[in-house]
Amino acid sequence: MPSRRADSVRETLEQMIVTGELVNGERLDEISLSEKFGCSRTPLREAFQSLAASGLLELIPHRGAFVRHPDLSEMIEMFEVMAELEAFCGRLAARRVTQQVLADLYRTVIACEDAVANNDSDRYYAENEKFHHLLYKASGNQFLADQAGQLHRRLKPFRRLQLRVRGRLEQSLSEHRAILEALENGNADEVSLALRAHVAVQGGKFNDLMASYKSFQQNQQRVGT
Amino acid sequence: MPSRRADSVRETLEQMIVTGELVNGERLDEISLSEKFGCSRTPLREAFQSLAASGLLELIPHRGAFVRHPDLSEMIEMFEVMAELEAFCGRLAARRVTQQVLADLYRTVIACEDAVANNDSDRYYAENEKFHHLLYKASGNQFLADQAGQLHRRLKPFRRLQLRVRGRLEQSLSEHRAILEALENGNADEVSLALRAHVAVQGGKFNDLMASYKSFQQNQQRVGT
DNA sequence: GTCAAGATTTTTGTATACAATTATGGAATT
DNA sequence: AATTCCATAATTGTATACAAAAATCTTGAC
Repeated sequence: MPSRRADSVRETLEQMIVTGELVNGERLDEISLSEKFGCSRTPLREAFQSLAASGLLELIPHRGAFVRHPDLSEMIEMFEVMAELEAFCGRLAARRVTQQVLADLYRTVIACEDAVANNDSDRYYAENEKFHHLLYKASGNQFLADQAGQLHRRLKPFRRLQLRVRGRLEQSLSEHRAILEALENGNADEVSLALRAHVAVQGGKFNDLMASYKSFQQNQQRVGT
Repeated sequence: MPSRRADSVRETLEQMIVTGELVNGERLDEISLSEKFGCSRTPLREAFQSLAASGLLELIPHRGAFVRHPDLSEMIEMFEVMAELEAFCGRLAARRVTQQVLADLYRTVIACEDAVANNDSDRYYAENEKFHHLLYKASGNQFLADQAGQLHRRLKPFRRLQLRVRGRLEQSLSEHRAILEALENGNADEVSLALRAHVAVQGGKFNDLMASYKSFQQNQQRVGT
């Protein structure tokens, strides 16, 4: 692995945790990791502090840094909060969104349609992400947008797996359309409800998510050992 | 200042930032701070990383660590999110709260009554904090409770100043009573609405909060220079 | 063979030394 | 006088050395 400077140590580690390359509960050895990164322990330990504050690591004094993945119930809790944050973003956006942003949102829906037509889940994923980030920002509350963005990033691996479920792309797309329409009509309640339903883990989606989660865990085992 | 170990360096710095002892925009000099704390730069810099991840510091490469206080509009944004998180906690708690926790909540209301009677705002503040943390936990969503707790802590200095406003203690107390009653009745909508109104910055509270904020800033000037 | 106590090794936590970068101040130029 | 450039100083970033704590291994008793 190439030599990296401090800022990217954090990013790289975060990536390794989030993708499951680093298994849950694994202790991060400072010496071997610093050799891998081609740096000393100092920048590594600083990255640990940052990641611990974000909840991705648990630091136990005199014991070390341990990878902390959400278990199934915690992941559901996180989706529960995500749904509420997005619903709130939507409620605010219904009042505050501009024509410009509505046009941007519309563009992502078009792009998503194209991605679905070509069964290109990677492209769909990218445009889906754009859609949601535009919405966060459209709330007009920067703090809320940041919080939503952070949680969104933490849920990334699970959401991505979920989109692989058959028919999910089409369903997601039609939900985006409904959300956008409600936004155009300025119907705050409808936007809020549609977004909560879009994000929330409920009904059949629960099983999909559980399957995604297990798949994620298996992937961990394969890569991590 | 006495010599401190790493964990408490973070806590002490957080306290110094949150109380306004460290002024907004102030650069934290690693050398003088390490002398003040009786430690080397290493544990200090690790604390910086942790605080930056929580949004209390901004780290600019090769420039230093700068204290980052919310400005008035950001603070209002934070209260807006806090209100929504608490409302959600309440909605969930209405379904999930136990008799045990209801009894604990009732105790804090009694204690708050006592504090109001004695005009003891410190005591009121402590019991108020208990009330809210019990509620977060009663949501049955640990992740949500943690998020709410974190934001609650960041808003601490502003909330505390607000309680000094005449009549605010009594008003807050009666709102607690209403929230508890709605919880006992299992009325999720009512709990949610009451909590959102309790926390939100709206109507006359906006002016109170703005006054609090200015008072906080003045306090900063006095201590910091 | 099992367990316990102590020595040894390993690992984390902290201090310091050095490197890289930025800020500062003064001289030279216009 | 203002400005630019360069030398110097100050500060951050990183590596390494040392201290403290925990984990491991060895040895001995039962």
